[in-house]
Amino acid sequence: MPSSRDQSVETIQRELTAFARRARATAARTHPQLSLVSFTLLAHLADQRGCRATDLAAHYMLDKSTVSRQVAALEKLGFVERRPDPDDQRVQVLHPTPLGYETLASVAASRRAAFQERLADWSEQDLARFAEYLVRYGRASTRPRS
Amino acid sequence: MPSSRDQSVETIQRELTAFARRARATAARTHPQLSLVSFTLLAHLADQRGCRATDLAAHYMLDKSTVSRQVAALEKLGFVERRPDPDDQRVQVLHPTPLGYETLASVAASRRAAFQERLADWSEQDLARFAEYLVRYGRASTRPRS
DNA sequence: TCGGATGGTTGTATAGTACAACGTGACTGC
DNA sequence: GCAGTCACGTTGTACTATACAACCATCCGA
Repeated sequence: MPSSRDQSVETIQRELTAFARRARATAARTHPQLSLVSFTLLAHLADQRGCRATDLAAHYMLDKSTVSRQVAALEKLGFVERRPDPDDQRVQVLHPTPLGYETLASVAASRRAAFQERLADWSEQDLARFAEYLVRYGRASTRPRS
Repeated sequence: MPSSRDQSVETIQRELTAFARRARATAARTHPQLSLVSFTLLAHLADQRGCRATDLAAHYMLDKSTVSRQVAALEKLGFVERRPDPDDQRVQVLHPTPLGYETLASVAASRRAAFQERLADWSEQDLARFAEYLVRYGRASTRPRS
């Protein structure tokens, strides 16, 4: 017999996967310039004030070749630039360009607006709790398993 | 100045998109036989005790061509069968085969186990609330916008 | 009965991804 | 200081999921 705990887990699983299914499509549709992946990588660069391709790959569990191509695309669009690392000639430190920061801000704003609309009728407390649960879940699923 | 409300929305957005990024990859890795999309479609068929391709497309916001191909793949693997609709010759009602039900159950179980592991140290109440929030969010993002 | 709507398939193009092979540079033990 | 190994990144190749458009077959309402 499924416990209520099992049922909650089942629901969480179903809803999160459903979200995953939709996310890419809607992102692609609303922001043809900056796909979900590109957006995320660029946002990470902005957040970290620059980092290496390898760091991106590790953080997002992507193959380095994938990151290499995504970064190349972002560079072609003028959203990131590569700076040599003085300490290690192999390394290119990636930074958003001013245009990159601009575009990021604009996409983030409109994306935020879409979320705001969906979350418009939530109480502040519910929002805070939902956010907290998601962070907690995210930590659990990125943390290296023992 | 960002309100605490804004910050919660920001966090929810970030975490949900991060989840979306990982979901497909891990699904593909752990269950090469049944991708995230195939799994979801098959699960829907099981849930509904059969439905039409068009219904799947509408429900998951996928193009009918995408569904057509996914279903063809599932059929090739022996997981679904098509039954003619006596009332409408255009329609093929899709049903999981016994093998489909079996595979679905096994993949669902192992997927559930992975979630269980991540959610192991959550209280029952937190799980219930998290599930409720996700359902609420899901309704908001699939509901046709006014 | 004809014209539009509906269900489905197929052709074509694209994005995102992985894996493998490679080149170059850095580090380590001897 | 040199050989072997490791780390960083690129490129070749292949595959999956996806959309859009063109199409065929069927259904239905005026």
